[in-house]
Amino acid sequence: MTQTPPSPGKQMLSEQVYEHLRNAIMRGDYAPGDALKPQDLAKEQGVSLAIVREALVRVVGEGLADRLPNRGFAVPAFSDRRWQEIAEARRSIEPVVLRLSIERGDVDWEARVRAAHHRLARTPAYVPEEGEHYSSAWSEAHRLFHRTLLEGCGNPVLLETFDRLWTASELARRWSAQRNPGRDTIAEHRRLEEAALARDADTAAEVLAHHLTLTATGLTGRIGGAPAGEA
Amino acid sequence: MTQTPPSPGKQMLSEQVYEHLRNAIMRGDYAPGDALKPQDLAKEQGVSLAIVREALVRVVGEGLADRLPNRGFAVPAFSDRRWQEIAEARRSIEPVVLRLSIERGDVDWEARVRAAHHRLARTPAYVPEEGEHYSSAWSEAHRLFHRTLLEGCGNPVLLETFDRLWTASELARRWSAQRNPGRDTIAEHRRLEEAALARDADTAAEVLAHHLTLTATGLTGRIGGAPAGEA
DNA sequence: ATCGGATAGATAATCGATTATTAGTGCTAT
DNA sequence: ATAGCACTAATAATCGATTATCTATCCGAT
Repeated sequence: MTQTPPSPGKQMLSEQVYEHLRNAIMRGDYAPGDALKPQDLAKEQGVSLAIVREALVRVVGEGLADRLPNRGFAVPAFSDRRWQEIAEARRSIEPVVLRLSIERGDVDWEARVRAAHHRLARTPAYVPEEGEHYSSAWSEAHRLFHRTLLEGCGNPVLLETFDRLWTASELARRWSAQRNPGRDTIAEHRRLEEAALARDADTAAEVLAHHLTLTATGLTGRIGGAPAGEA
Repeated sequence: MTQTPPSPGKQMLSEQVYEHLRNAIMRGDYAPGDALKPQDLAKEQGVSLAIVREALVRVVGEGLADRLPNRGFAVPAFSDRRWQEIAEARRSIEPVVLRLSIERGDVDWEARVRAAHHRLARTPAYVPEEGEHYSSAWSEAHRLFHRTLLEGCGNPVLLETFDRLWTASELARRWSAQRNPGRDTIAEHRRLEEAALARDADTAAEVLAHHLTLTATGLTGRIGGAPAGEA
């Protein structure tokens, strides 16, 4: 019985192109404000316009690109204001979900949290090859740790909300990326894990809110091309 | 000097088709599970497949349709469980946003809340023409009231989150909603308005949470009563 | 009679080409 | 010189047709 071989080679084209585009934007291959020209992309990927267009529309739906009617698609230029808004949204929402998660998570969830934290702690945040940005392995481990923490809530709608915010957050960070030198991210994550597994919802929610506040305030200055004349 | 005539006739085709499709699904023109066949839609709308496809992809992104690879698109069949999940997500998120809104809303916001409530209170919830469903005018007024309440927060990211949840919620309700006869929605909305304008965040948040709980469970009274059938 | 494979029809996915808009460029008239 | 208008090159939006995949039906072997 040969079922679902993990070969990625046999998938819808539009899906592949979509994923490629998504990764490219998240990876920072295009600068904020850059035009995403369907024709160029089609040629690069060796597919037709319709496919690229479909992928672009999906990407726009995820907030990873802007659409300017009759003027094509472009990588969004996040202003500092926008970054703060995303961060505030996360600060508002994630602690609430974490409380639910702590209240409901079962033993399997506990195990997954431990595993995710272990992986995160063991993954180097920076590697020489990837310049000054977080390594992609660490980014993924980081995402999975935070997501796993929330997964105990058992509510896919809330988790999808988290996913959207995370994506927006990561893209904004990619382009602002000055590191926050004095910060001890490792300790923050450890405290988060401990509080969650101790079922101490108050502490966990507070630590998470604090964690997100640090993340937000550490990133200042303009990101994209937009005028950021904000307070 | 003819400037921006409100003629909707001069827009991108894909946008028109997208809106039409969105409205049709929300209005309940298609039953849950119904296939959304690109060819049929294209013929109906008098446009090409690419356009319909683009619109469908957007609709899928909004959660208003499912995509089954190589098997086309379909109206999602919301289970009762799914409905509960959406309701819980709203219960978790909206009160937090409401608190922010009450904390920050200015006089203009207060005025808009009053206006929205007035319009809602004066719009009949049912009209004979639209069967047993809420009238479309009331639905829109209802949405605007709830949204306006939250708009004081001034955070577009949070508001967009609300929009997504509201859309999902409305669609799910369209198909799962047993009406709730004994319920006094009007009073609930009035209490919500009053608490918000009195800047009583605790009460407002509680009333909103209760409001959403009633919507979800179909319970007709009883604030502290048993939470939904979930364990 | 039933299970399985072959076949035909329907529909999804993709492509290549056409039309419509936009952004430049240069020319002309003040 | 410069504002404004044609003209052109680039590219976005749309279309009509082609290819790939699924679904259902029919037929033959057990």
